[in-house]
Amino acid sequence: MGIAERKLRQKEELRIMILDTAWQMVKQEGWHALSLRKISEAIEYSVPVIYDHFENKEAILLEFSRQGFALLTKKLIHAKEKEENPASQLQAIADAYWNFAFRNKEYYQLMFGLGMPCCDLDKCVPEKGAFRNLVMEPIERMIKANGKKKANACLKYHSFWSVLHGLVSIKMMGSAHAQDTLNKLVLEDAVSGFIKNLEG
Amino acid sequence: MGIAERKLRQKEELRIMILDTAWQMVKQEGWHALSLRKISEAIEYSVPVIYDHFENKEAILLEFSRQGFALLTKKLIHAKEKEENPASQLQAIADAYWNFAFRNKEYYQLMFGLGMPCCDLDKCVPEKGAFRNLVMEPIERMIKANGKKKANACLKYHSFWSVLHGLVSIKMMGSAHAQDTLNKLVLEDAVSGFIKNLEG
DNA sequence: TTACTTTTGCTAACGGTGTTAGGTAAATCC
DNA sequence: GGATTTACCTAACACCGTTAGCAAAAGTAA
Repeated sequence: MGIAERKLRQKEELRIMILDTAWQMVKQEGWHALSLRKISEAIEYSVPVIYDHFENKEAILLEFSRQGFALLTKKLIHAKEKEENPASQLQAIADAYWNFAFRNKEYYQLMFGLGMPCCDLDKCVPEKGAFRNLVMEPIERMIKANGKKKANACLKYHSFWSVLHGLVSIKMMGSAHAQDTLNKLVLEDAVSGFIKNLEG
Repeated sequence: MGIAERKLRQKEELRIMILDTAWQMVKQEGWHALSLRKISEAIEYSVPVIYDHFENKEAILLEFSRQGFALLTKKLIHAKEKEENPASQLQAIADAYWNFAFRNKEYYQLMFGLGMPCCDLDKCVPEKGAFRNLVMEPIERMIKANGKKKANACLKYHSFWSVLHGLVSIKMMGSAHAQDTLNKLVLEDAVSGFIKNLEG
């Protein structure tokens, strides 16, 4: 009885069709523009059939998030394998991570819940400048005091902020169960590392 | 002729009423739950009056984003002023930044476009584990090789990932005009700093 | 006070969204 | 061939942001 199998195959095909269509939309117009009605039109089925394949809209986005993590992992493994000693491996992983993010912006945004009503931060929120000055001033003082001519304050400012924002936003996503004590330690460790690097 | 002034005052009052109501909603149910219709009901005015005070819904969120930056800046200035030498200042700023973020989650999410359809990353996406193992392995090797007993691999993993994510997401928000060359440099600088810190 | 003008705020609609209930017609099974 | 399951659709519900157009109130000037 190949009927059941054929049906399963057809169902799987439709599922893939939904995902392909949805992915095209996300790539072209961003994830907020994704709509079940537009998908249903593109696949030439009515809206409720989508619910036979995905519990809801979020489940479709989640599927992409999963795909994104799978792809990222693949890339990182590949990058790591090319190197032998751990320091180079970390460097390679970092590089691959960066490349993945900007070659697959849609994935990355989906994976980490980026992208919002707020447009460019720079243009809309002048207060950002005050923050920048605030952080840059002590950095510049340290650079001067330690006579590190080649150290770029602007660069260090970005680095400093990134560490902070990265820590915060990763903890915020991970939400509840992440141990509080650990996270404060991570902050201290990262910041003291940054400072040491700026001094020595 | 105090009439014009009274009207201005009343208009300002209504504006504040809108913001207060909206903020309450954001705090209670998150920024996605904010709706003009619910605001209008709460302030006991019809929906279109909101448009006399804000260009659209986004403008309301943007206002909060601005408030958030103002508050953050205030906190950081305060933290910085308490310290004298620049290293301590940076430490204090980092600490205040962290505290601000978690004492004002709603602000922070609004300011940096966090929060999305995706629920907990941990539960939904098992691929995260693979990533973790991947990064942690070379870190552990380095810790062993350098005989740094007190270095915590788990902690360092968090730190490493945070640096990466922070750099990426800040660059992604700032979008277009950020110089590419600078950003790659920031990555290199931050990662090499991390590695140096792990070695020495 | 009356007549005119501006402001204010409303109703109602437009075009969207995700989600679900309920029915019909086709496909499958006995 | 008749019964039953499955596939699929229509239509609705309950929302959403946004805008046009109108009525009533408030202010202005004679």
